[in-house]
Amino acid sequence: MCDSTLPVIDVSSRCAGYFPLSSRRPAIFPRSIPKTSTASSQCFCTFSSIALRDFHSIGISRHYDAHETLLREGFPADHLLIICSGRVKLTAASTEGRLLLLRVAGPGDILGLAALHEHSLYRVTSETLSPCTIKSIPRGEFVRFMEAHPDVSRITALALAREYNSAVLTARRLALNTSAAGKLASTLLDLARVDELDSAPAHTNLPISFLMELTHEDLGSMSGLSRETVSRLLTRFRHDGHVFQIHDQMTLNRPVQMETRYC
Amino acid sequence: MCDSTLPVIDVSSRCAGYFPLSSRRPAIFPRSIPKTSTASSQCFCTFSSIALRDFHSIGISRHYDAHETLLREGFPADHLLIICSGRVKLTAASTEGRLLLLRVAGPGDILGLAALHEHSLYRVTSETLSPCTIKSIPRGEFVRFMEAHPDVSRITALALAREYNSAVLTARRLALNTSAAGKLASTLLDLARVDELDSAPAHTNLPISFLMELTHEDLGSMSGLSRETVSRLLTRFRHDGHVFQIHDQMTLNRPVQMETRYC
DNA sequence: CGGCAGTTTGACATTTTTCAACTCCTGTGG
DNA sequence: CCACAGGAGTTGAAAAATGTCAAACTGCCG
Repeated sequence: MCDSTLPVIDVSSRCAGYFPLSSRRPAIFPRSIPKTSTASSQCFCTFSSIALRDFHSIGISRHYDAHETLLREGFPADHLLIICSGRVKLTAASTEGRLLLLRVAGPGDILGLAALHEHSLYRVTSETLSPCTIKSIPRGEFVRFMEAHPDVSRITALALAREYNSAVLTARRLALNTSAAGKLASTLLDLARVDELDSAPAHTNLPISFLMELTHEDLGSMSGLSRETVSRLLTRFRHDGHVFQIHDQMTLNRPVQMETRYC
Repeated sequence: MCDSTLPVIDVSSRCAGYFPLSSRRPAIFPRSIPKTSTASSQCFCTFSSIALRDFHSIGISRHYDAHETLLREGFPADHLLIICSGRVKLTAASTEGRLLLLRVAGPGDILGLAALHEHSLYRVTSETLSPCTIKSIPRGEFVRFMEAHPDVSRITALALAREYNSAVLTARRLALNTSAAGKLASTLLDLARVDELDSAPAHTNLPISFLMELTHEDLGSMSGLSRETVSRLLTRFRHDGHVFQIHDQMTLNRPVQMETRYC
């Protein structure tokens, strides 16, 4: 499915894909556009055709199994990674071994942008959650690519803006929710809504269903809670009818109530 | 000191200034460079001379008193603000009125970049801490400016990368420190080191002195703690000899010990 | 079948928040 | 010049919540 030099990004569940040989197509997948309005300029798919051809010629694509480490926090940022398919979790660690899960990245997301721009060290560790196909571009090649095509730095600025927003959301989750229930609830809602970007009309009260690929431990480090607290809260949410779960499939039955009640 | 069309950024304590009529000067203020290495490409001062002339012709500069509101969270992002002098605090609020102080911005910092790029709403509220001079650029003008000069989007990408890093640091502070002491200590260290960017050789154990412009309440919403806890902890830090304070001037006597002991 | 990772549940200890009272300082208006 | 209001900081005591420790359970995979 994914050729090693011309990887195809799986956009079945996410936007931000790029499309081979398509020049400046404004909104190929109207359904798969995030809430912000300037959708047409958000993806690599809006590169000019020349830029797109160049883009295909740089970097290499590779397959990874689940639970492999892609980047390590503290190492020099020498590569840019673009997720073609699969999910990746981004974490930051404290010296005592405590973890913070910043976000779960999916197809179309770019890893290492900020560190690459600053020519500094990776700020986060990234690890595959499921089998992934990922395109890797060495720093030098990407810098040259960016200098050759003015479009590119605009696109990367946008990608950075989105990463920034997600980091702010994480900080908000951790600071603005006083209760543990609030922190977990907003974490679940975030996860669900990221998954549903393509189909859901923003904030309805319809049940949201999504694939939960995180352990309680992961959810804990995403919400700033202990594993046990997550477990207790999930049983409570289930009891209250807010959450329904069967294996990895999690459903939030009443997202809006959940938000108003706990957050 | 600050003409209304050609504002001069006060770089006495910060980098990221731009310098009138200087074309591509690599490192005018070698002392005032942040830790990352590609200093020469980090400031507006590296614009080509043409870009710089254009930059002077757009937007207007204005003076603000302390405690004025510049941007409001949730409003459409129609302006970009560049701080010429003074300090500004950036906050996000929850529906219940709880506040999160994301960071304190200073001369050279740009406000509203992420929101402007995404053509969305401001994600934070910004409020002056001290009297400020601030240049304001309407969205349209800036977009045109950016399209005219390829340099600009690279510079803004860098500014965004730095903003992203600061947001990640905030999230780390909140999640990775288990104890309240750890949260407050890392907050103080961050504040001190941002202030000292120009002079300090990164992480020495020399005492760091800086102007504390935040109330205990502010510190609380920056660390995710209550006002009272901040007060109690500060007296404890003073008792332990870690902190010395006279009026607004705060000194961290042994930064490294402080970090290892509490964080 | 054993082992392991993930989950669940209980009891307990600790920490921080909350509430409340009080002080200090500053600016304002009579 | 004084009185007063209000913001900021301090301190104490009690309450609530979550983290920690411990033990048992589940399901999966070799």
